[in-house]
Amino acid sequence: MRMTRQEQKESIAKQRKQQIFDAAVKVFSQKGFDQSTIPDIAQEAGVAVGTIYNYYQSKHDLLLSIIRSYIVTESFIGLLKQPPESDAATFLSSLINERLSIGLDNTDVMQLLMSEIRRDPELRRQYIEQVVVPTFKLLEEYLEPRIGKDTFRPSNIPIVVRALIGMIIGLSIISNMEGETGPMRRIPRQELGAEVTKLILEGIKRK
Amino acid sequence: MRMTRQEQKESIAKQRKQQIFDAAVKVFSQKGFDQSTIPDIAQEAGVAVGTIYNYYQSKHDLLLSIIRSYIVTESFIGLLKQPPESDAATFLSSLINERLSIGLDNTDVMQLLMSEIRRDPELRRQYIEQVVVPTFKLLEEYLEPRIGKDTFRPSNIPIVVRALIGMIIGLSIISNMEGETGPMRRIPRQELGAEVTKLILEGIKRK
Amino acid sequence: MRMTRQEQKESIAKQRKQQIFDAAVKVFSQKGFDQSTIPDIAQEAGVAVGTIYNYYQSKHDLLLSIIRSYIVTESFIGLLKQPPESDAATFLSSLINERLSIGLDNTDVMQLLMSEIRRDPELRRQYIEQVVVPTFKLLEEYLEPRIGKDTFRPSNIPIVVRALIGMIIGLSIISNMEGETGPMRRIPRQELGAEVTKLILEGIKRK
Amino acid sequence: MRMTRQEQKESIAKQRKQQIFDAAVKVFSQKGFDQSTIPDIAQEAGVAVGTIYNYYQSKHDLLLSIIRSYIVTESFIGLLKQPPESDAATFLSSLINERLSIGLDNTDVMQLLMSEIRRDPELRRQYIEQVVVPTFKLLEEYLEPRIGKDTFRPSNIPIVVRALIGMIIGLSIISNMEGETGPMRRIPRQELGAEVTKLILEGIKRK
DNA sequence: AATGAATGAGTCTTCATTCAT
DNA sequence: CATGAATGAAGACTCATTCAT
Repeated sequence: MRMTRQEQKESIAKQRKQQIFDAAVKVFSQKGFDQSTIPDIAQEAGVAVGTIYNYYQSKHDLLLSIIRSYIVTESFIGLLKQPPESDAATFLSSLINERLSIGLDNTDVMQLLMSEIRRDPELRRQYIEQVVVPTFKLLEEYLEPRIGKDTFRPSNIPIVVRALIGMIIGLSIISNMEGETGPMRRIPRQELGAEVTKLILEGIKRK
Repeated sequence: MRMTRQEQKESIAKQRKQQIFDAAVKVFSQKGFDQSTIPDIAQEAGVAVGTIYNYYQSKHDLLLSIIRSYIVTESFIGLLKQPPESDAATFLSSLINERLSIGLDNTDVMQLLMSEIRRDPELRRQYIEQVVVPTFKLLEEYLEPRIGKDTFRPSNIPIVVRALIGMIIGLSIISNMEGETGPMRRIPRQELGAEVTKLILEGIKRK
Repeated sequence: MRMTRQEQKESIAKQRKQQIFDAAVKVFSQKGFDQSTIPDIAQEAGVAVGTIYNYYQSKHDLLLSIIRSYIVTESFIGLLKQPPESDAATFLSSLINERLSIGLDNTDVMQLLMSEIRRDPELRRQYIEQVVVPTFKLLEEYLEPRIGKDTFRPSNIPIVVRALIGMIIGLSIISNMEGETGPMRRIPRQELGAEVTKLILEGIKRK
Repeated sequence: MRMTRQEQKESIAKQRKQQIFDAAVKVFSQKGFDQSTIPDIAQEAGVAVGTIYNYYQSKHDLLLSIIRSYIVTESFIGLLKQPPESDAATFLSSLINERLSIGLDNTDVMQLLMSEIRRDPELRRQYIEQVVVPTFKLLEEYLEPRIGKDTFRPSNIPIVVRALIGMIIGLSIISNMEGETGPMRRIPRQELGAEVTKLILEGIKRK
């Protein structure tokens, strides 16, 4: 099955754009946005400076593309999976595992995102609207009906939700800071998720 | 008791240096390091551009001063002076309250620090050596002997420690992101600390 | 009568070249040389960027082509073919009408030419040699023998000639500056020519 | 009489600004706006590139300053001298002499102005409003009451006015084009003015 | 001969740093 | 010591030109 000429071209263009995208992710993550130069990215991507501008309007546009793609990915993975009516432990466990995986596998981009979100109000608005609010809402709606019933003890839901998500964010930062040899990277991912889930569900106190 | 001429001079110099330091903290925190300019800082401090260079070698040196002072502050306050003989709930509660307060009151500087630490390996080494490792160590040493006894259930101590600290870091970030109107800022600090402590100690599951 | 294959090709090529030429005239006139880009011209001409370089060596070459063609056009039309035997009023009137028409219909190209001529000495030399000098000479030669006779009063011929041509140039510029709604465009062309001719011949003073 | 420290500084700053201004006039006039580079201007002014930006916001701002100053100058010289109730010949003569002087002494700036006005609509609006309209109005108001009386023969005033101003503009362009050796520069300014005035008043026809 | 993506030299502009006053 | 104008290196971005398809 052959591609038409047109399709070939588009395919190459897509590859090239991805190539630049990947290079930018790498460079931005390592040096931060401001410290990264377009020549840096061009070199990393193996293209000329001008070529980058054939695919992205500006350095800032390149940053936005990265962050947006990441936002979209996050939302998709996180939200399109509607909460199955599984039991509390399973649901929380899978949610924690999943978010933790995203966080740990993308520490660089995540921190890039956190940095840049701080100084671009529009980006922050978008991120909050598209990622933060839905995530919090999903969790709050899950916990709400189960509080006071058998499942969960009474608690301040918004705080608990933020503590849970915050823990995942913080773990990703610590993992990134400690690097390859830190304890977070040496533990099997599954075990890590289980431990964290257990902490959230049962706390550390002996019953 | 008068100051000698010499002492007066030094006192004024110290004030001036502090003045610039404070201005830099403010400006760096708001705009980030790269987006801040020396004229910005000079204006904020109410001095001339050239004056800054009488007290700091370079813009980067000014950043280092801030981060180092923050590192020193962090490593000496509260946590390390905590009498580890108090009972578990009290110890953890005060630790959480204190770190959370630091985090919430200094989100900007904290995030500045996180950003800059990422791209300066030497700074990262210092921070890890002087803040991260001692903090984790202290907590680990606190938990270790109490695990398996009455106080705490068996668990993976390094993970629990990182989850706890990570939670505090993450909560600061979320609080900063949601801004003045977010739930984190509307709850009394004390209540927030209590809720988080309870979460860590008992989890969310109904017993 | 058919064209040979060869002739067809050449005919197409000629068309293509003209197409690009026309587009360039339009774009250069509107935006000025420096502000015009090759992609602009390509789009206007409905061809690809690369195609332009099959017909013109460079952007500058394209500009030269336009200006040269304009110079050639100017030096061959009307004025130089005018039978200088007609009576003074007729001769001057037709000259003014014709030059004025050229000026008013091509203000953009004329001003493009004026701009570019200023910074390209070689071009200026050409223009002066091929257009300016012959025009002035023709007029001077026309006026010379009639001065002091019945037709014209004694006057400084070079100045008068330059004032006449200058007036036409200046009127074009003013017309262009005032735009569609200015007085110059609302008056019938013929009336305009008549008025100007009368001014030159008789001045504004009441006899 | 001494200057205060403050006054000295301001005086130096003014000089410096003028120095850059003059250099820009020279460079823009020679090469045109787009072909001139900031390093060109800096070199001509004998300052560093960055210094220019201490006095002007941008290259475009520098252009605007030049053009505006020229517009203001023109308006002042031309308009603040109210038309004295002198006789027609004297009035026209002085007006022509004056405008012609401005045109001939500033051919470079004038053509720069003409070029740039074409592509900056806002600038054009300003120029028309502040220079063109007042000038035309002044002349029209002068001619109006004298038409049909003894002084001037009936004519289309707007056209005559534009022809007169156009002639001056055109003469300045021709003078610039022909350069130092052209006839316009070799004739005493006074004689030139007289000849042009006579042409306007009496035309070239023998009575 | 037509195409248009790739190229990189050339510009404007910023801003950390210096230094004469 | 304080000042702030001058400096010029460095970086984002544009666009004429090339060349593989």
